[in-house]
Amino acid sequence: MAERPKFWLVKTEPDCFSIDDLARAPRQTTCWSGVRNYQARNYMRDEMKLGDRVLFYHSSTDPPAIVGVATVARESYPDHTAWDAKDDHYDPKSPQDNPRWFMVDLKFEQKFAEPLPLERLRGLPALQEMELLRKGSRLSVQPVRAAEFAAVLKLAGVK
DNA sequence: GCCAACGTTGGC
DNA sequence: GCCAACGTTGGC
Repeated sequence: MAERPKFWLVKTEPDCFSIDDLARAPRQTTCWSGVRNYQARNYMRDEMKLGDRVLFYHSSTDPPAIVGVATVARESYPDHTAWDAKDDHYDPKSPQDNPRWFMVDLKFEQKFAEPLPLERLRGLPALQEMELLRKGSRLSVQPVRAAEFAAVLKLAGVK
């Protein structure tokens, strides 16, 4: 039996969907739609389970930073945005009877008092192997080790 | 805006 | 199945 909960990190561009958007959403929950990368999909489809905790990261902003925590509120189901021809993430190769893309629901847990910029995370011994900090890392849904998750929360001054 | 790193596509 | 070309991501 794999240990639970597992820990994750998701990236989002705050101009598109920020942690404040999540906090304001109905039931403070959103579907994590639009992921179109197979490895990220596999994590969502196969490994993210109810109650897993998720670091919330803002990319393509100044500074890029981990800004809070969410939790998995619903396990994987088909990403319906792949079926909407008007959606930016429409994928004609994802038929309704054999969906290619999946998503989970994420629920707001907390926003850090201060964002933790990438620059502050780099060089921390506990985070030396963290996927987020690897050069060239682009994975938008990635696993986080328990010790890494704990180190990030400690740095943020929260539990 | 640049560009390195990475993923995907498609000709062969 | 190889790999060049292309598109995307995302820090800087």
